[in-house]
Amino acid sequence: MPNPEELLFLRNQLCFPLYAASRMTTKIYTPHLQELDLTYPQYLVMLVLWEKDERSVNEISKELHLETNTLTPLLKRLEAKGIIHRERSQSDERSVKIRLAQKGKDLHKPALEIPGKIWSSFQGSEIDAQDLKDFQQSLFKLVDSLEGQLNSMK
Amino acid sequence: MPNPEELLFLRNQLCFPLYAASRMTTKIYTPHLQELDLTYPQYLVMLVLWEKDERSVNEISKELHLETNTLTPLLKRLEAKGIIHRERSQSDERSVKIRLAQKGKDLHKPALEIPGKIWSSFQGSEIDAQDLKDFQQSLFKLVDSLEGQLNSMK
DNA sequence: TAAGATTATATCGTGCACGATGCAAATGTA
DNA sequence: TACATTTGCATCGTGCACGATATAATCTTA
Repeated sequence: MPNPEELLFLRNQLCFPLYAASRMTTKIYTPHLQELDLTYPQYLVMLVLWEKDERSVNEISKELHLETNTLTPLLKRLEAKGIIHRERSQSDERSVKIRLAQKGKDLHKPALEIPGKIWSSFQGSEIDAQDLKDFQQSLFKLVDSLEGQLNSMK
Repeated sequence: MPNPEELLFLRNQLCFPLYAASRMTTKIYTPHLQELDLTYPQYLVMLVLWEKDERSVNEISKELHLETNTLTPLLKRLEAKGIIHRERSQSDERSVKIRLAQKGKDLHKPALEIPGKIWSSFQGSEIDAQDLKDFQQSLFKLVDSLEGQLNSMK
């Protein structure tokens, strides 16, 4: 534990490098995503749909931990680009089903190239494959823990 | 390495849990920061100023990896709340010096309580102190690596 | 089955975050 | 000293992200 007077120093925070790394990662993805005409959050939605098509807004919200008031306009922009379809469910009129349009399905193939491109940009840095794998495990554990904390807050 | 068809699955991404954890962490901080009338990015700026007062916009930008076009309106809001002062440097008229106002200095004491509050919310989760310490080290290493990649991009 | 609670989505307002651009002060160079 | 370049900050437009709130559909239950 740091000294009391160093408690609030930037280098002793966990939240700050998390925040910075997240923004910096988005920046690294951006040029690759621009070739697909996707923003980073839009890309995450596409990952969810490529994995399993035909989802409700609610399902996507739970999977990505994004509120529906964030997703609704984002999904409308994807619809405007002709990448997805949005239609009210017949069985439950409250629910809106999201479906990949052909253009959205076509984006899957070029998207498969992205992980490799990101990966290669780590070559030459001090971080190796095993580091990243362990780190990813820790991150998913952290997300689970944070989800528990957030659920117990409301 | 995952199968080619699983390459884009959410659980095989590094960027997604980073992104999710960052947003969730902000959410966990928010109620504590509301007591100080600060947003999360405003809190980061305050951390920087509490550590060392009297900084130019440029210095804060470098420290937090935030662009000046993000900081300028944020700093104006902090100024409007009477938490900081903004004034052009006499020696270099292009530079704007940021200085803590008394109200900003007064916020340091209650802010010292925040790390403990965040810490205690991790009690009961599967993550222990050493895990978090190691994880923090990895995060700072990642930030360094990402900074290198971003610098070599422009 | 009608009233009340819950659920799924949407709207609105605020605050980032960033690229593109502008501008004035400072610096470099012939 | 003239002039181009760089630097530090600011403005503008777009797209999240979220809390508060609204609305309509569905479910519960007296």
